[in-house]
Amino acid sequence: MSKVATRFAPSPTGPLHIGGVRTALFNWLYSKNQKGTFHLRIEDTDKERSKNEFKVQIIKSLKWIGIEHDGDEYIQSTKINDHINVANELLKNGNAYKCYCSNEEIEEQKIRAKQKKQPYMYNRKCRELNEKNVAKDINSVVRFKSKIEGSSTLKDLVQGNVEIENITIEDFIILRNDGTPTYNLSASVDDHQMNMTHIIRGDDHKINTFKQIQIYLAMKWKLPSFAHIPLIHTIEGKKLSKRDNASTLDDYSKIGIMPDALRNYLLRLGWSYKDKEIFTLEESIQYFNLEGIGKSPSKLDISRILSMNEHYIKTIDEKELYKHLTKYCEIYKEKINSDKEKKIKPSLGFLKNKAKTLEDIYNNSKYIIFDEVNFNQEDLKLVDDKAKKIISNFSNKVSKLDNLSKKVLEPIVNDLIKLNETNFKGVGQPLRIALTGSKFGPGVYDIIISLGKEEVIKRLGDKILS
RNA sequence: GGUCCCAUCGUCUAUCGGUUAGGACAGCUGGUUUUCAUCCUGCAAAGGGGGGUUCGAUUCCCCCUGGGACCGCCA
Repeated sequence: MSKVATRFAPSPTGPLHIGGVRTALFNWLYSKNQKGTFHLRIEDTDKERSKNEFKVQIIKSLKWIGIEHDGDEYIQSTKINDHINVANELLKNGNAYKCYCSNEEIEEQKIRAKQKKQPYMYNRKCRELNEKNVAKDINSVVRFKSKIEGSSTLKDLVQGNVEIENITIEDFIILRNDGTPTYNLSASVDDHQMNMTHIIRGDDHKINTFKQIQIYLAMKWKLPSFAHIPLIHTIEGKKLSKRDNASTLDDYSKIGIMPDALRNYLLRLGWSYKDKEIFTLEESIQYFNLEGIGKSPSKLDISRILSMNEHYIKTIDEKELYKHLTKYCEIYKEKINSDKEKKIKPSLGFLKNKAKTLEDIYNNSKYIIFDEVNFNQEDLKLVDDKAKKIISNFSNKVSKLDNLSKKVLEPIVNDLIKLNETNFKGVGQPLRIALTGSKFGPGVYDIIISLGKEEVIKRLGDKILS
């Protein structure tokens, strides 16, 4: 048995979307589980739409989520001559033929088929054409001589045996009239040359697989195994496309989803291992298999992504979390000054409590990050004269303290509660508003300690009291 | 329209002929809590319909229904 080799073959015509990421993930996971290799092939033969920036973006996205390919990326456009050679060979051994039907002719047939509500399929007119009767100056395309009789069975590793009548597959074009190869030719030649053992791709490629298998067979190449995974649907139940919002990786990273969380979510979308929900990277490699892939399409559910992210925020090492946070803020918000690091880092323990995303942590830390308190005007109205008195009183007492801790702060607060004949809220709320600008937020003791004495006194000073 | 695929709580799924159909997310209760949360209790929630096969079907087979994918000189 040869060593397992898989590939992910995106075309760089747009940003990588989440369905593609999952396909890449499954390929990568399977190869790593089998101690094989995973390759990246850039299918950039559509010169009009392929952009280098998308190629860069795709590689970056994969890396972000933890997928790295073995070896150099395989650039399809550099292999076009190989594809053309195979087409010529196919022509020579009678498995392909030149088709001289004009574009207009084909278009007309398509329209007629539509009118009759019949499926269009090329009528194989040129299949048995005598070359000598054709004028030399007419452009031709090359079509593959697809099987007409019998049926073919695809032994799909996910879907089981899929059988179709050969007649339903048309004589597809392998070389355009400008001499360039089309997808099905290029893909099969490349997969063969790259020695791929397992082709794992979306369900939408199933018909292509039947075509590509015929090319393999005609060239007497060793057939790889195929696995077609169900597509990811939108919440409306339609195929996910690049046009859907929240479909690219960037859409998730910009709201503060961490790569491990998304990886874990994607892994469990359409795949399962018993009742296990949380998989470390190592575990996902260890447990991944093709048998665990479900047969039905699954819908993307943002609340699960969020809760998975929340789980990772709560469980990963705080140093790691801080790294993620600073990187996130640097890219999507503003850079956190290093002097703020001293205050945020030790506060992560309570900041992360109320966060589902890195963005939430950022928002929760705003009172530390910004020197100016941004007051919520509604909340500010809650600070009445009595509250101001409490604030100033509290400030005085804090100024006499050497160090801040819950132990020393608690008696002060309790005294104020008694003195003003109020409850904890009566003291805690004005303080929180004065310090953070909002009545919502972390516990007052946490806020006070995280800010430090100097900053607390500054914020409880004239500005709030006037 | 043709070809193919799919079908368990709202969502992701477990079950590989015998279960009170399990878990997770979301939802809703209650408790802890100075707010918002966290955390902990609990509740509700499912095998599309009809035929078979079988002592027994969510599970196997057929039909219907519903959903989806593909049908480019794009990849």
